[in-house]
Amino acid sequence: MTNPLTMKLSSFTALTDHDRALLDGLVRHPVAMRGARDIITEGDRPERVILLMKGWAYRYKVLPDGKRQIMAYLLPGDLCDPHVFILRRMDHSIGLLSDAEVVTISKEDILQITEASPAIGRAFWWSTMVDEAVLRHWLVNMGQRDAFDRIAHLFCELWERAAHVDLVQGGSFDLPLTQEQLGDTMGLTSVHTNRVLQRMRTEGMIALESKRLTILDMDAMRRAAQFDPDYLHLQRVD
Amino acid sequence: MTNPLTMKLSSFTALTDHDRALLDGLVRHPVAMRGARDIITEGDRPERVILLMKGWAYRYKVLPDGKRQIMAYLLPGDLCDPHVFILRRMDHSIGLLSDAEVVTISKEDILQITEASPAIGRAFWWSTMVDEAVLRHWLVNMGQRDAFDRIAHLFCELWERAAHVDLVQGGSFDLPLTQEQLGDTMGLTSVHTNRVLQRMRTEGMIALESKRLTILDMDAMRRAAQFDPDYLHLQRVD
DNA sequence: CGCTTCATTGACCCAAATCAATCTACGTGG
DNA sequence: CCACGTAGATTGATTTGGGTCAATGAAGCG
Repeated sequence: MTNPLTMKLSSFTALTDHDRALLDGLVRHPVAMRGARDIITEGDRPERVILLMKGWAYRYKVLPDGKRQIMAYLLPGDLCDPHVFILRRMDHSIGLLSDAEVVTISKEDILQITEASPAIGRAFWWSTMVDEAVLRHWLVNMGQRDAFDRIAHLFCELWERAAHVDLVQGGSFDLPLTQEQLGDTMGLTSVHTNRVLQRMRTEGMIALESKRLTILDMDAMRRAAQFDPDYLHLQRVD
Repeated sequence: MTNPLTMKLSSFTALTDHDRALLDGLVRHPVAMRGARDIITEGDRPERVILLMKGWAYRYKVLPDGKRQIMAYLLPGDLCDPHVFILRRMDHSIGLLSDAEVVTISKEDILQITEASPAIGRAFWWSTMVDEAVLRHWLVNMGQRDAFDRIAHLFCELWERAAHVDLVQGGSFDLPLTQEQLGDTMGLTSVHTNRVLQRMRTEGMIALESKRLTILDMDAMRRAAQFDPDYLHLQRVD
């Protein structure tokens, strides 16, 4: 019954039992949170890092003119804001998409543990590199694919990640997003997002109802997205 | 006469003289490289990390259908591919944009030095977090701004970064990019990129000739881009 | 000097935005 | 249990930023 952070970091680099015990020691006192609300707001100077244990969260930025860009989705095991170490103040916000459970860890504890174990320090570093790789793929997605293929790519990614943390059951998973949020993720309006989803339905690629997504034709989906899951680094890479 | 890597890492976290000496020890035998060629190609499995000492490089990915997305520009002091630690094989390429000078460092040396000094390990981690922050801003740029504002934002960023490594002289700096590369950075065609540049010229915002960019009206530029340089973390954040 | 890459400009087209209704599901108060 | 209010989903009509296609200039270079 390891905690999801330890599991995630172990997948990046070999950790000793002692390392794992140290990590487990950080993850205490989970707190349940209700509904859809911000857990960190742009401008904050958090003293603790938030680890998501259950539920979905998303990272987003709102521009002065009100436009919003969603930059990441966070699943159990993800650290919401390791950036507290380098950001004077948060330059974006993080909100919950569902009921959730979180653990907070003080900056000092993180620094201390990386001091005590270079392997853990490395694992954190590598985890950040994976996040960066994901962002690079999102950038490619935004820059070079049309609306349909873009959404297909996101669906493939979320599917893989959800499956990795056992959130896919019976060929479908909860996707607690409105079409407006989906649009803000892909740089599209909600109207156009809706039309793309309609087309995916018509073409028999997906079923999506009451926030639950089924990918009916994964081949077609991956083909449209030119999807290759390697960049997610969900497998052990020893 | 510190090397640019040591300078960069020192700007993220306090390093002891001993740490600096260790880092300086890594940076030996610079190699001059000519012209515009790839230094790492998608599919490679590099054993050494490349540190850019002089010149410009760029990170890019080519899709099966030939579309290209440029994902980053690299300046002196930047590590081209710390990702070798997590990527089985490179999932993108890196090319030079100018004559350059590079130093290569073996993976083992990097691991060893982070083992020997947690502060250096942390500095590498933080450097990766800064790269990630930059990518997040690129994503916002692509998703929410129109062509004009997008290019304005890129120009602001490159200006800041070039200035930081003393590449801005007399109010202008070398920008060794073709309009096609600029377009592939912003998800635009070279034709449309050209029209945007023409407009910036007409409006007296820039002068751009023989690959040298002058920003004539920095206020207008920053306003269009809604530019806030904080995310680049070019100042010491102790 | 001839080649080739890059920049520029015009004419036309299309994917996605915008504007504007509806329609639907769901939570709330009475 | 029902009326109502509201957020979200849907659909149609229209506009537009940026793409596509095609030609012509300019500039760097062996």
